[in-house]
Amino acid sequence: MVKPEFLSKIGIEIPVPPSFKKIPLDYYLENDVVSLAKSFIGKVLYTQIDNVITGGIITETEAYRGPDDRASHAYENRKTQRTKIMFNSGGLAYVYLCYGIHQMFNIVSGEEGMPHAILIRGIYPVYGVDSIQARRNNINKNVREICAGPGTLTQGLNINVSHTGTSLLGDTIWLEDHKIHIHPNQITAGPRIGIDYAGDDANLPWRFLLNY
DNA sequence: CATAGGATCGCCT
DNA sequence: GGCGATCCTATGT
Repeated sequence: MVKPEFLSKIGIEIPVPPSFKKIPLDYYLENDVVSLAKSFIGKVLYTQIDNVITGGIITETEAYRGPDDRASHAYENRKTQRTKIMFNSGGLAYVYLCYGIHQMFNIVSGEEGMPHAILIRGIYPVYGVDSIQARRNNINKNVREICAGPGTLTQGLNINVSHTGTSLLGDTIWLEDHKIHIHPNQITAGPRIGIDYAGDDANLPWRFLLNY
């Protein structure tokens, strides 16, 4: 039983198998996407893809607040083939291709018509770690580094753009609350990454990071 | 139809 | 810390 330092601090051991008790739909309908993004820190994200279950504790998120956030794909309610999924009510996956290479996994949130999304930027693998590592080309890194980045976590969990629209209440991609206690001072808020084009909105402290 | 650029990563120095 | 990879999306003619 592996018990890394930070997991000891928060009182759990890996592996953390899925309970299949999914975070309920109501949770995703919250219109305050910034506090919702913060609340995802410490929740456990699982996928069951190609008959393999893998999962990890969410360690990093960013909020993208639909219409009034210049960094959002849906700024000024811009509705295109790519972004239309964001206008649904919360609880769906929005996955898009970035830099031609990386699949970025977002959680659509808010009520219908509010195009909010939360980018999941990092997880700490806690279930199916061998499979995760194999999908990451057996990269030789500490567990906490294997999926520390938005493109690397989708690779590790086998999420790709075809999962756009997948309901997070099904058995493909879902979140569970394992009651991992995160103290408020264990979360750092800061500016979001890679959005220099967003003007003043680039300075908003809407990135949340678990310190461990 | 043509074009620019991106919510990144890994490898190189 | 610098840079190339790689391709889809959005926008404009």
